[in-house]
Amino acid sequence: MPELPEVETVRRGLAPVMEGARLVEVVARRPDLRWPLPERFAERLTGRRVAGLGRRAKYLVADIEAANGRPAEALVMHLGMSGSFRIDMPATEPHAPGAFALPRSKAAAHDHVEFGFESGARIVYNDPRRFGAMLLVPRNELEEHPLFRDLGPEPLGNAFDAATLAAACAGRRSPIKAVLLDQTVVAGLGNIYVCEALHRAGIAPDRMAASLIGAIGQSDGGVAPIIHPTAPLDRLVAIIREVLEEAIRAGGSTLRDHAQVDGTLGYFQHTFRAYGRAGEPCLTPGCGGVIERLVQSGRSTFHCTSCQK
DNA sequence: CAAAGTTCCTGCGAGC
DNA sequence: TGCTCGCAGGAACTTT
Repeated sequence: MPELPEVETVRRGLAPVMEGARLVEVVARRPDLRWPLPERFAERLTGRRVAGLGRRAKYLVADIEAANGRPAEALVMHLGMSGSFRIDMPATEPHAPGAFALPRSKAAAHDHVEFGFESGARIVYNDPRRFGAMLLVPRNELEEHPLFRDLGPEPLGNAFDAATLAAACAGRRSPIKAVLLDQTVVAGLGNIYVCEALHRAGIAPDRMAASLIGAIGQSDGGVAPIIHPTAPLDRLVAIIREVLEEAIRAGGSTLRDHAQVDGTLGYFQHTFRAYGRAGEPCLTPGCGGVIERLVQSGRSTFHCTSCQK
């Protein structure tokens, strides 16, 4: 489930439970996900308060308040391919202060980590394939952490624009799809939304990225670039934003058995025009083509050869 | 069989 | 010609 819109949807679902809440029990049912869990993971979190829950690229970042002189830490969480969170609310009244006999939720298969809060709410991380990860990083070192250091701009932020994308495409020998999937170019896109954005933009996924730069704008004597509003990369940037915003509004995409934190389904997958639609008619008005599947760098690409050039 | 993600390794091409 | 260096593509991780 997890590209930027799904992670953002999860963040919005978890935030009301986590923000300002104190952890009273942390259960790690196995020592590792993709990587080993941090040393003394449960001990370092138990008793601490979560100040806020943010997102960077496809990472959730929970701010853990300092306690007992320990430095403030960031609990970094990644959902990998199959990770999901669910919230188990207490069936009964919140227990009295000091009474820590929390009703532990019934652990389902692949429930690997569980966070219990003072309120009685419990947040459970489930991840069959275990490509997800949890890390504890000193808050002031987060930006320099290897996982964050090289991340490109947020696609919904101001730092991502046609000029930035053009710079990334320049001198590259790879197709535009590979560039958009590169998290150091723009952080948060994945296979689904790249396919969708390129389809909407009418750009072939296997087109060389560098070939899109030409029409970006001419230099006005080398002083400042003039960006044509209709230039392909300008349009692509606008469409990427549009697709991501639509998807977030729809609660993300629910593939396979995945659901949002409250168990409801995301609806964006019903809006897919390319992803997963091989053999079905292209939905671009007046196109009449058929969506085809091709493999790029070992990953499926869905596209229409009629309207994507 | 194929799967939403990322890291690591190999192999190739460019350039010195 | 030969050897680096860096990039680009593929394998690998795992379970359903």
